[in-house]
Amino acid sequence: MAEAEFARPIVTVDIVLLTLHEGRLCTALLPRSAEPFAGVPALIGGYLHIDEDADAEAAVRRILSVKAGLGGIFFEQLATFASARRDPRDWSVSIAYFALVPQGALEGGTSPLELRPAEAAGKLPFDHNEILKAALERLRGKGAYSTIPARLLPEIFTMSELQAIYETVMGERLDQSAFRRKINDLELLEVVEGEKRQTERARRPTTLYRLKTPVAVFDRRI
Amino acid sequence: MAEAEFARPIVTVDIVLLTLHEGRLCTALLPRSAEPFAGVPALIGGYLHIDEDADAEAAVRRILSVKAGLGGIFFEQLATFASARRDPRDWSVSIAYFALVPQGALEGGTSPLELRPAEAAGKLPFDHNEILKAALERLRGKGAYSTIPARLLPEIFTMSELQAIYETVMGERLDQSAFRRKINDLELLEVVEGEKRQTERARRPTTLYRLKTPVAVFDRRI
DNA sequence: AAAATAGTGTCTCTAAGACAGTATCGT
DNA sequence: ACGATACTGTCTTAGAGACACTATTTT
Repeated sequence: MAEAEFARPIVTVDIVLLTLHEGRLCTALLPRSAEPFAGVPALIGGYLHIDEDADAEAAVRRILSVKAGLGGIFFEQLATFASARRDPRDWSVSIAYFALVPQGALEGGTSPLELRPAEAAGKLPFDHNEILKAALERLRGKGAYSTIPARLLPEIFTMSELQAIYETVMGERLDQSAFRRKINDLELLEVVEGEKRQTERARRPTTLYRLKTPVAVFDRRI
Repeated sequence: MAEAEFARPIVTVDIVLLTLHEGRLCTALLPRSAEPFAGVPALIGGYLHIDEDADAEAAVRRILSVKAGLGGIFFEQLATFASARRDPRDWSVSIAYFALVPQGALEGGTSPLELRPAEAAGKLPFDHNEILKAALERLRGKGAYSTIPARLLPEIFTMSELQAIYETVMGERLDQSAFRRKINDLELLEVVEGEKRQTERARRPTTLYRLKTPVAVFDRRI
């Protein structure tokens, strides 16, 4: 071929794992197992294994499974960060993903994951602060036009819980009446038989819902 | 380090260059200079040069300049296509970009670029059809909420030209009155002194406009 | 005056926001 | 009955679509 083979950069996959913890949107970080920045909490990531991973999504699944013990999680490609400066080892490409796990799914067990408020995650190694920022922007931006935020809830949820999730993600209060109207108009949910009673205080039982499709994107703004 | 060095994949950059030609949205293709698929028209792309490119955007600028003779063009990262199967040579990562060039900017000269209707570009090598499809979806999706389609026009344009561009991009007719109202409400444009007279037939002269900012994203739908 | 495109006014309808009101439970 | 949350109804307003109308030029 006319064009010779060129030196290849490092290629990794990094995952911004977001969840809800104590009512706040949080990122899961993992202490790095190797240099550089060994021991420092960072985004969940790892090398692409070209002999093992069929594609980048397979690498994401492998890394989530091996490093965080997680499976069956919603994730989506975010963007790719590629430059000579982002990694002290070499020219480096990070294919970044963002993933959402239901509230409480990370609690219990002896997971090495550390949860930090997404807005105040502190200084992270590499360009991970920038990647985190991009993930939050994506969630905010796409959140208003899709059911992606619902992926932060368990499969079955109440309308109030759904509203609370959107409020947390968007960072603004929403009117209850308008919210329900929109959700109903868009026909995103189906009713689950059975009722939920809040445990905390006495009150009226609530209808339970489930998403009709894993993720729906629409034209109207929530 | 605990994690050994891993074999690295090929990393390339591919650019979906879109422009308007004879009233249709077209992609610019370039015959491949090397195997595989030597001579076959494909997306404009090339290896990342880690000794030369500071980051992926620098690679895009270099490739657009060297292979297509273009500079100062609008482009934006699209997505990354990474798998073991997409390139017969090896496990391969393509960081894909989409770029818009003003109508007519490619005409004249002896450019090796071939323009094909974006909707009917024919069979392309690798997964380039899939990349092209993603670029069109992005342009359609983001187009309705941003001034990105205006990047298919020269710097100075008329309201009618702008409307025609949005109509072509979105693939639907827009009401003239509503269009002007929205564009004015959003305060995206500034008036350029001087008038344009259509050359073709006698008619009223037109106000000329220019974008206030290179790209504006808004909340309303055009 | 006619042709042609530029640009405006207005009516209707849908959806959003605000907010008050009603419903159904436990205690 | 009261507290608490679930859920509904209605008023007002902003923006979208449809469409008719006016404006300014060359021929």
